[in-house]
Amino acid sequence: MLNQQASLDLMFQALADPSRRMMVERLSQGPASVSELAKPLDMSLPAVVQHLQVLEASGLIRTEKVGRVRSCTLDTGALQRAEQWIHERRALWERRLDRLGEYLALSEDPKGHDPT
Amino acid sequence: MLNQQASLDLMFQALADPSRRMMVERLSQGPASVSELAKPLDMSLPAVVQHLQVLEASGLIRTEKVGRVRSCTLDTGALQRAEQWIHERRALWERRLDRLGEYLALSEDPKGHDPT
DNA sequence: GTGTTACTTAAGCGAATGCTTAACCAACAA
DNA sequence: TTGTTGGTTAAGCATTCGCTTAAGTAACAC
Repeated sequence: MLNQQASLDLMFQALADPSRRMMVERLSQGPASVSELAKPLDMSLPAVVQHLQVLEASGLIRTEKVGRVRSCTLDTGALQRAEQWIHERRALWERRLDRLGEYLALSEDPKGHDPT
Repeated sequence: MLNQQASLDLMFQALADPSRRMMVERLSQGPASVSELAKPLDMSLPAVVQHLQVLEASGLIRTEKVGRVRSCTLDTGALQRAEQWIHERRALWERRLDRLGEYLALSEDPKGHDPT
């Protein structure tokens, strides 16, 4: 298993490309085949497959081949980990701003010392 | 102003590097100077500055130079937009799974037709 | 069988990334 | 004024990325 850091690397990297995000958007509405995913994109099929490999390596999607079509589905567990990472940093920062606001509100010194 | 797509590109791209995420983690606890951010990282100062440029271009941080030190702070608005994008896709997918579950539960045919 | 469809594999190429070192500059300190 | 600190700029370089075309292969349709 990959460590947490490397796994976030792959996920954010995967989400950094607009074509790949478009695939994720499509997959958020339900499973799709490779050529369905390729249809709205202006690039060759091998290029699409390469994007899919990036998404799969990142854990954001899973794929399964049935007959000659490969079916792709979103893995929301991975999405959730990425969302969680961002959320935690944001929460930390906002809690800090809250503390700062409280301090300033309670402070008797109108000029305020920076409590950081 | 950048369009939504390009802006997400830059944000996710910025978050895809572990050194940059480390800087964001540090900044989530309060503002810091360039050399404070550089201290835990095993690379030259110019390299750190280049990472900061990526973060600033993505909108994730803002910086201001006072005297000879540059102070960096997190911009949670940008973080929130990235979090929101992920959250929406995930929510869509999970709502779909719920509908599917309901359908299967209500179905009179024990084998179930796939309603997708 | 003979197609046609749905990918897959391989090789190559230009551009972008993540670093480096060397040299520079501007603020403050003695 | 002479250093030292905190960054900045510029150039170069190896690697990775996003694409291409060309040539497979394996499943299904007739």
